Amino acid sequence: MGRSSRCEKDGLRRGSWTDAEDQILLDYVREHGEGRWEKLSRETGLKRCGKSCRLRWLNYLRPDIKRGNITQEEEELIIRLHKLLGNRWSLIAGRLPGRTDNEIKNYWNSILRKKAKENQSERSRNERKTIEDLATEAAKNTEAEPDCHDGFLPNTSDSDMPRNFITDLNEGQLSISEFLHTDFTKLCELNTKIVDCTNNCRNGSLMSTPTTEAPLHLEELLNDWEAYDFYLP
DNA sequence: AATTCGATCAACCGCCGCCCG
DNA sequence: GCGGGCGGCGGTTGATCGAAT
Repeated sequence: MGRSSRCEKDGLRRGSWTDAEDQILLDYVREHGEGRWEKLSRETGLKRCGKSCRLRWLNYLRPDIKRGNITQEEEELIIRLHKLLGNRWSLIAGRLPGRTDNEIKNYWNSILRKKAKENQSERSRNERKTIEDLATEAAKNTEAEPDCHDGFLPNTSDSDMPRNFITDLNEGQLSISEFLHTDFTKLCELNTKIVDCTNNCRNGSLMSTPTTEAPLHLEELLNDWEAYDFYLP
């Protein structure tokens, strides 16, 4: 790694951690707890910058950490959460006990991104086929008017393809920040109101006047993720 | 057996926000 | 209100390892 850094300038070590360094870090955290990484670095004599200590602890030494063997269930959850949250790895990791943001980020970049791409092209093929089928159908039925309110997309019915998103603009609904901090492992305990803003949120902006409101079970939501499009600011 | 190549993952970087003096 | 220090985050790099040639 050819880049120079503040740590390097201060004469601190970089690169792989040794067993002895790990032990020093472990001992200190056991005694003093997590946090205050710069102080840890100074007091233990570890020639590592605070950030490096924090990273080593969080991604490797933490006792509750799971390493490797990401299960099918975890993988599906990562995909769904990524669809909702984007590259907010720490939030995604927060939903997967024992997994770190770094591990999930690496897993996504090396494995899931490819899968997602493949799925995307598969979906594109299917969508293209559907459009062609619809066009053929429309050509057959010259009486039928195309149902395009704004000339942008066909207006599908709510039951066919609800376009929902979560808003915190209305009292009593789950806020985005609350939702992001929800414990997804306990979904069955939660109910929230999903605001249906059919056809009004294509540009990704929040709506203050939802067209309808319907309580929706979060578990149902995540299990049937493909049915929903979420737009977050 | 030697070399190349791609996948994986630990570690680093810069940026940003928060806190405190 | 301001500035510095610190911690957290996402993006990126580079070492390593195994499979393919």
